[in-house]
Amino acid sequence: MNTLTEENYLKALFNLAGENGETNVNDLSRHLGIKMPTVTSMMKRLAEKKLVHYESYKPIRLTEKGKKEAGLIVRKHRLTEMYLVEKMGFGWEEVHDIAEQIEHIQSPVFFDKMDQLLGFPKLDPHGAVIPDKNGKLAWIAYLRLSDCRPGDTVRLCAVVHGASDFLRFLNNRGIRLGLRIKIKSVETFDASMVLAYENRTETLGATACERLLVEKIK
Amino acid sequence: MNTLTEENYLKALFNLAGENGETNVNDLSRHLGIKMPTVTSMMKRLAEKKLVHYESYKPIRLTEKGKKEAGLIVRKHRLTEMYLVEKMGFGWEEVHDIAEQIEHIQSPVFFDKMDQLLGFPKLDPHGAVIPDKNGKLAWIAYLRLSDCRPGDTVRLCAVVHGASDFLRFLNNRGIRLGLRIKIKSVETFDASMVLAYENRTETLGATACERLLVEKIK
DNA sequence: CTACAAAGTTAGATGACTCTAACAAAATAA
DNA sequence: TTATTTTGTTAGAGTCATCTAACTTTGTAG
Repeated sequence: MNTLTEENYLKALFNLAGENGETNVNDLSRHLGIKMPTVTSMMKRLAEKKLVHYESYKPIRLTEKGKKEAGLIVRKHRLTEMYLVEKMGFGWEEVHDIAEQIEHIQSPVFFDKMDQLLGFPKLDPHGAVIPDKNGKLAWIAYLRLSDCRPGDTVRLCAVVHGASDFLRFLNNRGIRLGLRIKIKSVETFDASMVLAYENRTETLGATACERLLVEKIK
Repeated sequence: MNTLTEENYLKALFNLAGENGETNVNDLSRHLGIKMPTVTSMMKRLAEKKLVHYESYKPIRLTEKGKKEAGLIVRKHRLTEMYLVEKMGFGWEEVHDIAEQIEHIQSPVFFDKMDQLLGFPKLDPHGAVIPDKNGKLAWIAYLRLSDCRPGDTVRLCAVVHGASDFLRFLNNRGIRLGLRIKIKSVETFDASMVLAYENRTETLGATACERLLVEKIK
């Protein structure tokens, strides 16, 4: 079994891995708020345990084993977020920090029960895919709202980096998953977008638009 | 804030404290499965933090501060057990180990929500009192079944040391909280009791009878 | 009252996880 | 291609939580 700390490194590796599945010490260090030398030594430990491929000065990749274990932690995290929202009445902006702790609970029956009570959900409250019981993550290729054009009509499917301040920002503007949004215009100088939805019009900055994942409605 | 380990020591001190509120290094050591020297050094740490009264070779007592913090952990444990049984459908024999982990979650809103969804319960699924939001535990003076006599009729109110094997033993005999039990007879040689309840008759050994807390029905 | 047993403490070591300071390699810019 | 910046590693130290071995204090049984 892995320590709580090792689990956090695994999850970070899982979340930071881009398309090529690679990360580096520096990103890991900043993402975890842990100094680089500490990360280096942990990478050696995880390599010993066959959880990562690691060679000095090279990019880091999870092994299949590591990917599975990380995926299962992410599964527990997202299942928990879903449970907190659906069964306990929390808002989507409140659940991250709680799930961050509950994801480390060692009890298969506990998470199986959540899964069952939720009806085996595929997505968490932020639209992220919940890995399956083997830790496998099904990828869905959404568009970023910032990549759409004036005139497009889209449906909001997910938010990336669901930090609570961003989610409260969305709450304040009545923006939630499933919302149908029409792009009225895009400012050329700062890429902010004027959006129409539910009889209202709002302007969103580029940063916000990059974090909203959508699909086009024909 | 206290570490996870410190929390476990506090809880052990809380649970082991008898009427006089005292414990000793040896009991703590055995209860936690940790060697005595380790316990001694932790007592020094907790004393530094004003959580226990500790002097070499003397019995150990929680301070008021320690008692409060310990009570709040026990509160989280028992609320969780209640939630797992009432809202998630677990059996009373399944919940201890899960609650043992969830009790360390740092999130007041999470436990407040449980409390509210449960309707502010006073007792956990094993009949133990849930400490209030100040960590204060209301004592209820039950009788042990083993202290009753043939002819007495009692109601089962709580079980002590609710280990899962004991609880499964009770499940197998249809024994649960609230059950009305009549004592038919007591064997003199081993103190086992013949009990009648719900149209059945069962013989329970002395160990089991000591762990069943009851109140007399006139 | 002595001797033995039980309980408790001290000393010293280990592993996990973290840090800072100093050095080395790789990437980038001039 | 050399100099500079960024990234990464080594070395050494500290804290937390644990252990074993050796010693001390307290309690108890003859």
